[in-house]
Amino acid sequence: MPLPSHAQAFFLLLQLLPRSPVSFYIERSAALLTCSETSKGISNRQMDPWIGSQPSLSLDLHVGLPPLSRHQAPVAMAKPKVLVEENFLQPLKKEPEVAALETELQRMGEENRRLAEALTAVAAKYEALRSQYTGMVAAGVTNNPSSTSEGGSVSPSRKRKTSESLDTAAAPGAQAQHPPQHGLQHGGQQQPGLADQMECTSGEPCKRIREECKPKVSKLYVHADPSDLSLVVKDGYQWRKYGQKVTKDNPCPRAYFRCSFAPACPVKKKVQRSADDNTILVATYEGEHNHGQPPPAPSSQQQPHDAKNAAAKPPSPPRPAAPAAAPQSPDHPQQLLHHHQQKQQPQQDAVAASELIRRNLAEQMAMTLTRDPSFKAALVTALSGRILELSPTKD
DNA sequence: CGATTTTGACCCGCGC
DNA sequence: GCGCGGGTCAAAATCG
Repeated sequence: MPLPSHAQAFFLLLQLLPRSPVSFYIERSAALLTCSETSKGISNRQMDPWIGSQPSLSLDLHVGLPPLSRHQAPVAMAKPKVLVEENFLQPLKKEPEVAALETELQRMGEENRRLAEALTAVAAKYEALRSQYTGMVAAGVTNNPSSTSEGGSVSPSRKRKTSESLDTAAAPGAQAQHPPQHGLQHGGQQQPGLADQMECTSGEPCKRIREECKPKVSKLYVHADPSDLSLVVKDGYQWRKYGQKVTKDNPCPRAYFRCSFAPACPVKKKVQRSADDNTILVATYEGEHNHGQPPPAPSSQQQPHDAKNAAAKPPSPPRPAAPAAAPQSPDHPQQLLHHHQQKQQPQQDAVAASELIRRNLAEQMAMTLTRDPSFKAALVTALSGRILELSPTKD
């Protein structure tokens, strides 16, 4: 299941939030969301294997609802997540409210199940499309082995107006040094040769194809110290800055990076502070790496100029062997592992990498969720409503 | 001294 | 055709 479900995101958030009243509320509502599943005999693993596999995520209902008494509460109850729990328990003695809650739980459970089913359907379609695409790509590469490196049809659309422009035609090999402008296409699947096939001869269709074949773009939101002016987003890859620009809609400059680990790697990254909240760095990745992740460097090798900032920033765990182009995109978690890496890595490495990926994905999702005003609003609305509903002072 | 960053100039797509 | 704005280049500066 490549796409994380809502519930999954929810639990990821739970895992990352500090133990606070807010996290308790979230945890409680999360339990409410899932308890109906368990009570109906639908195991958590059936619903979402990944959730069930998270050791710190006990999905058992232990929030004081009638069917489960408190002394039956599992080990997870031992966690210091008390706070307002006592207050929550008291009103449950009232039968009508219990009934109403149960009804609502059932409704939520059904909704949850519907969403899970929809998700399954989407995933199935995705897999079908993906295999179809893979087949097309394989066929295409076979039919047209000459690729960008040939310098044939993909000419960088623009070149500096110097004598270089004359030399370019004479030195096609030099093309390989320049990441093709349109070299990564079709949903971001890294297929350098594909762009050539996509290149067309007639204007209209070509334009449309180019639009459809834009490199996969994913965004990554990273919290950054506002006093730290560097536009550095640590993602485990080596980046070389090649430009900076002040854009119209944002006073903060935008920095342009290229992957410097592999010369021909077409991945580009734009980093800019959010116009709304300058403590947030927005990193936009375009394309996918055509290589594995650089080996974790003990010092400042990954981000050479991070050394300056290293002291000011908390150490972050090394990113997994995932293409930065898509790694933190919750929409494509299944692509966290690079294709050829998946084939070449031993299974153990894959498991370890998967673990890291999940952790980082969780970080990103939590970040995204906590930064999402609509999510906050929805959460606050739902929880405050329930708190008021259950509050013993009310009546 | 090589690698990387900075920064002004240039290119190109797009809207008018 | 023109101007605007985003993206890129490449020489100079900087860093380790």
